[in-house]
Amino acid sequence: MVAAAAGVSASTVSRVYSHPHLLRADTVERVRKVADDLGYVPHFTARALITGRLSTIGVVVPDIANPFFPPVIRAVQARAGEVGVGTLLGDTDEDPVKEESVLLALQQRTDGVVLVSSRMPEPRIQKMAAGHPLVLVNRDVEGVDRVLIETTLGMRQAVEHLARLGHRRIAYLGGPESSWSNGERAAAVSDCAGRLGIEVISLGPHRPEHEEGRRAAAAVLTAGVTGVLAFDDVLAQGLLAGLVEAGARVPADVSLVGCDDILAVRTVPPLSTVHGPSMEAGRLAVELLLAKIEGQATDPQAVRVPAPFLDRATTGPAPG
Amino acid sequence: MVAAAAGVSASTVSRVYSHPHLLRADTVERVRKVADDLGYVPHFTARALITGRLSTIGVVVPDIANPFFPPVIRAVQARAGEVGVGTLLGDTDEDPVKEESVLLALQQRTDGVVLVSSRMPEPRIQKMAAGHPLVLVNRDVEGVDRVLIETTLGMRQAVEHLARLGHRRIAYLGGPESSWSNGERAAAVSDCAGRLGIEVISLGPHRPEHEEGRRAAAAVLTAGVTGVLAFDDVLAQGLLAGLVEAGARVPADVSLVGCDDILAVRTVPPLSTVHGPSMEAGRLAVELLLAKIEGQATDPQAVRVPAPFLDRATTGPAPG
DNA sequence: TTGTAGGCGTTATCAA
DNA sequence: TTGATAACGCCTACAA
Repeated sequence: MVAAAAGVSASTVSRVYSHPHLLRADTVERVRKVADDLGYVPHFTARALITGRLSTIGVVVPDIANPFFPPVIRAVQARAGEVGVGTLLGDTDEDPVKEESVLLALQQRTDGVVLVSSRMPEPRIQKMAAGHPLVLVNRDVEGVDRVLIETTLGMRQAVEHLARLGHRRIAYLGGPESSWSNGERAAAVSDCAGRLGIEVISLGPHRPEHEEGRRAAAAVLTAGVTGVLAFDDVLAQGLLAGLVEAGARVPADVSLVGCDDILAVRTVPPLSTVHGPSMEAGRLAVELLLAKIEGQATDPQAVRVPAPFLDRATTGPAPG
Repeated sequence: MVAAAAGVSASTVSRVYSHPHLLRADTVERVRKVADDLGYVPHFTARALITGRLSTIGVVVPDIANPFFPPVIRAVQARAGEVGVGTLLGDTDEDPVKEESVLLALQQRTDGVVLVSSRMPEPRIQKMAAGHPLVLVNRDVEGVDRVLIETTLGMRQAVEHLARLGHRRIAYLGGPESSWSNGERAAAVSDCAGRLGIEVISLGPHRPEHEEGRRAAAAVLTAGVTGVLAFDDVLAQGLLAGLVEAGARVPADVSLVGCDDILAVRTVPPLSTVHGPSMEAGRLAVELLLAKIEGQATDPQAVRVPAPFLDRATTGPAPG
C-alpha cells in the first residue's frame, strides 16, 4: 500500500488526490512520487461508492449510423471529457421500447443522461426525467431541460426563398412520425406556405435513409411539384439520386432543400439545406446536465439555437 | 431497506439478484416483489467494488464523425449490451497523444477496451495492452489480440480488375501515414500491380476527408493515370466530385475504386469499392475482449476477416 | 436454504 | 497539517 510505503496514513494519500491544498506541499510531492513509483492510481469504483458520483454521463441516440448524430455525440464526449467525465453510449435502434430499457440501464451507471431525438411518448420521458438528471436534445417536453435546434426558422426561410423563385406548388418529404423535429418542420412548411399562398403536398412518413429518399422520387414526380423540402439531408440526397435517375434535372426541373447540413458540399450539385449548430447543441446539453448534477436546481428550461437556411446549388427558378 | 420489508437478511436479497438458484423459488419471488414495489435496484457501484467488475468496456476511435466508425461502434455497443455490458466512448481526434490519455482514462473505468484503428506507436500499444485487457481492430501488433479487416484481398482484386480492363498506369491515393490499413493497402496495390506489369503512382498522404479527395483531382489528372484506387470511400467520393468538376468523366476517362463500402450506393455513379464486414469485426472484437476479461487466457490471436472487391459503376475499360 | 460477519478502497468527520 | 475511525452498499465465506 502507498500509505505504508510513504509513511503516512491512508487519509493523507486520499487527500493528495482529492484535496491536495489541505496538505503541505512537500507531503503531496513525496506521496505522489511513491505512488507513481508503485503505479498506484485511486480506485475509481471505491471513490464512486463513497462520493455517490460516477463521473460518467450517458448519451442516447436513435441510430449512431445516422450522420446527424456523430457530431453531437462527439461534442458531448469532448465537453464531458474536459471535466473528467466519461460518456456511455446508448443506441436505441429507433425503437421507443428499446429506448426505455437503454435509458433504465444507463441510469444505474451514470450521473445523468443526454437524450437525443427521443422517440418515447411524452409521459414516459417525464417519468424518466423525474428519477435521474436528464437533458433532452431536439425534443420539447414541458418540465424537462432541453436544447432545441430551431430548424423551423430555416424551413420558413427556405419556403420564402422558393416563393421568390416563383414556385407555387411544393412538397414536404416527411421523416419519422415520432420525431419532434419532423412535426416542427412539417408545421413550419405548411404554415409558411399557407401564408404565401403556396400549395403543399405532404409525402411520407419515411425513415431517414438514402434508399427511402431515392424511392420517393416517383411520388415527387407524379405529384407535379416544382420544389421539395425534405425532412433531412439523408432523404434529400436519396431523392436527388432518384430524381437524376428518373431523368429530372436539379434544380432546373425541381428544386430541392435538405435539413441538418450533415452532407456539407458532398453532393453534386451541392445541397441547399438548413444548417443547425448540432455540436453546440451537444455542448449546451452537457452544460445543462452538469449543472443539474451539481444540484444547481434551476427551473427546467428550453435552450433554443437557431438554424438558418443555407442556399447552395439545388434551388433555382420554378420551371415554365 | 428491502431486506427488512421482506423479512429476510441482506444476504438473501443479494442472492436474489446474483445467485437466485441458491434460493427457494418462493423466496426469490417474494423478495423480488417487495423490491419492485420499493423501486429497489442493486447498487451498481457497490457491486462493482466487491466483484471487481465494472461491466463496462471502452471503444476508442480516431474520429466518430468518420462514417467508417459508427457501424463498428454500433456493433460493439450492441454485442456488449446483450450481455449487460455498457460501452464507454473515446474519440482521439486522430491524435496519438490524445489517444494515449483517453486510453489511460478509460482503463480506470472499464474492464477492457476495443481500440479501433490506433495511431499510436507499436511499443506504446503493447504497454497499454499489458496492464489492461485490450483488443485491437485494424492494427496488427504482435502479442496483442486483434481483428483485422483484410482489405488487401479486395485491393488486389481491384487491381486485377483494372488490369483486365486494360489499365496500364494507375494511382494509389494514400490515407493517413500512421494508419495500418493505409500501409497494407498501399503495399497490396504496389505488389499486385508490379506482378501485372502495371505502373503505380503514389499520391498523398491525405486525411480521410472529402475536401482532401476533391483537391486531389488535379494531381490525379496531371499524373496521367487511367485508374485510381483510393484509401477509402470518403477520399474516393471527394475525388469523384473533383474529377467531375474538372470535366473528367468517371469511368469513361478515369476509373475509380474506393475502400470500406461506407457510402453504399449513395454516389453517382455508384462507387466500386472494397467491402469489409466492419460490424462483424466489432462484434468479434467484443467476443475476444469478453473472453479475455473472463480470464480465458489464450495466446493473443489475430482474427482476419476478408474484404472482397465490389464492382459497381465507377470502373470501366481504359480509354484510348 | 438462509443468516452472520467481514471486507472491497475510498472519503468525511472528528480529534489531535 | 495529519491520523483514526466509521461508513458507502454490496458479496462471499462460513456457520447454522
